[in-house]
Amino acid sequence: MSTKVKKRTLINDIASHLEVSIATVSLVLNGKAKQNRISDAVAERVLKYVEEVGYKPNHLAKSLRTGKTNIIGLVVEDISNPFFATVAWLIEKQAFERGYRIIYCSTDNNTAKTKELIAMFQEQHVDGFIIVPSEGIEKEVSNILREQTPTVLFDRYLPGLATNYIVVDGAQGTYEATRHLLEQGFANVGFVTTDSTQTQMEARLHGYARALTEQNLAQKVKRVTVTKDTQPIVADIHAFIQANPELDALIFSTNYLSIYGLEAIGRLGRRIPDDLAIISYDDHDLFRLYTPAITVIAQPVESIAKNVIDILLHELQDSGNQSLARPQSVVLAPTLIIRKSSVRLSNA
Amino acid sequence: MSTKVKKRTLINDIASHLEVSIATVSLVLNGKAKQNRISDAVAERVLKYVEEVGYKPNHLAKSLRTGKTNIIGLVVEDISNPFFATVAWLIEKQAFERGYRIIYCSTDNNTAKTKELIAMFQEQHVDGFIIVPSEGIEKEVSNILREQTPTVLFDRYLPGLATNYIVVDGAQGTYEATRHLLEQGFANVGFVTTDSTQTQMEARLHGYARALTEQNLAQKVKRVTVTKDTQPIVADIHAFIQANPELDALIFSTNYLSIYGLEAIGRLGRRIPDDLAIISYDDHDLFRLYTPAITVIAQPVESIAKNVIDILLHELQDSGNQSLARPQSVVLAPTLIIRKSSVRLSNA
DNA sequence: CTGAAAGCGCTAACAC
DNA sequence: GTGTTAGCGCTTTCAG
Repeated sequence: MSTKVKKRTLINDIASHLEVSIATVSLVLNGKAKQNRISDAVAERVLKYVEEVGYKPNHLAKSLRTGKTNIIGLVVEDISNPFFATVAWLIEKQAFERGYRIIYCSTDNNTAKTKELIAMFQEQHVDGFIIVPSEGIEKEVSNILREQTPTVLFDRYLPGLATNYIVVDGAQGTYEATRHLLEQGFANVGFVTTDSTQTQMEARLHGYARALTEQNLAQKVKRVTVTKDTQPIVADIHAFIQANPELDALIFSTNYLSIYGLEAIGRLGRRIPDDLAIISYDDHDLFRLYTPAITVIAQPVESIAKNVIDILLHELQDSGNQSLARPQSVVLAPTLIIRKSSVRLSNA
Repeated sequence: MSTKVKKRTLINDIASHLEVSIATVSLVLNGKAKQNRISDAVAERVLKYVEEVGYKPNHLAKSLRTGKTNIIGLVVEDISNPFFATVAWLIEKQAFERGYRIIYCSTDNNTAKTKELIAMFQEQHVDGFIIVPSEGIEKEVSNILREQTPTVLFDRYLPGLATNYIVVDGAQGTYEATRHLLEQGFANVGFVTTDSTQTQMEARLHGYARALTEQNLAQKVKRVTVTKDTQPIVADIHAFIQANPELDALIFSTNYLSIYGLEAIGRLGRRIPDDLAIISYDDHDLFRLYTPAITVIAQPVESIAKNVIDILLHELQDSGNQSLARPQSVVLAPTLIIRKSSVRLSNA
């Protein structure tokens, strides 16, 4: 009848069973046996018994005591976007190996939600932050910084703020992409981007603009308003293409815009690349698999993840030193992966 | 010079500033002012000051004391899959409104990883679990149950285990889909699924099989091995279609298989639905947007999320009651959304 | 109506 | 080498 609730083993139980003090157990468990001159014999006994009963220290108590949670808060734009999903996954893996856990959330690029998430993570006492900043969160981020919580931004940065950040040189990517299209003989290259003024989007636009300006060519830029509902986006791109029949190539500034773009192009019955060449910023399974395969400006996801976690863990390890050092910023190069969608058939 | 670290406000600071005891503050903050006959005047003063200085109780200390973290662990197969992403998002939203936070992780349908994640969540002392179980984790789940942690499974269940679960009647979905294809005059309907023996996959296969058996028609089933690398999957489906030229319709048991399938079909130059009709289990942006739009068996994501969170929160509220009650199981109906990909042109 | 005080489980001085 | 003990910040009983 008695619904016996299996009680967790406590450090106390270990100590009394082994007839040592709880301090001994704690010290052994935290690898401080040596420096406290605890006999190897005792240390071993402790470890063995702990293993045997599967004792796990209570994280909450430990964190309350030490002030460290070993948890990192990861705030991305949209975890279901393959780019962020991949980076998050890589970060998680590396952090895990070094004893940190990641908890993540999507902001949907919504300022209010981002603020909420940051507040929530602060309440959870995360040791550090990795943030893909949405617009207007300068204040929150500088608050975090003021409280000395190690933080790294990626994908874009906040211009007014001295923070660590890892970004990709989007301007270089779109510049190369545009040049590639021109070299292939496409003369009217358009650019489809979002209405965001975030650094990464602006950079991508600038690369395109520079390549055209260099050749004294006119720009054709479409800024799409991104909404939860996808139909208007497709319609918008559809209208843009229809209104500019002279366009023979199009660069999309982000993977989801390309997907909507492909749909719009399909509806218009334009053939890729014969009627319209296509390049997307960001790689995606679909772009590899599509017929024709889509040329992309690929971001170095492994490198982004590695840099992010390295800088963050470095600060985490240091904390205490007045190593407020100087914030680090890393700019990585993207890679143009040329596939069928941007190559003149006559050249193929 | 002195790098002043902004110290968090503590309940102590509040109490001493207001010249009341910390108990009073705590009681007011936890809405227990009334039942402890604290004067409205005092309660108001406390609330006002708390608001003013932006005091947030330390979660860790609170949890350590109360034994509740107000955190729910959500373990899904792949958070970047739109189906899970949507359900997770809906669950998160509802949980948030009721004072619970969600932390989530992807298992990639990998048993070892699932076990690790469950262990990690247990260490974090989550109050409850929502799990999309991968194969072979019966033991871990029954451990959770034994420790009386409220748990709800969804998408599939573990046959041997008496747990709460929410699933969709996949058999009904594929049965209806198959019938629809037959009614449209497609006579050779194939089925592409994974090599998984999980309940949801088996059910989907059975619905298809039943519809064909009823008509004395032969089944053509392809079981694809799902790997991280997507190319072999596409090749596999490609080979299947090529090896069975008589097929005039295909049902895919899950959204990503359909995507690979579309690619394979594209490579083969088959036209949809003229040469081959298509129905996918699971809806997806892409299926709505594709040309032709893809007929799908859509799962009621809102309803799944609502049921999951309702059952879980109910148990969470109750905990203490010997309301081990009887585990609840809910089976929801999917909806066949007919689009162009499964409709005979002559009928259109 | 309010305050004192006993812990939640763990860590890490510090004393022996 | 090992044990004692003072908290980390909060909740909640119980005495006033």
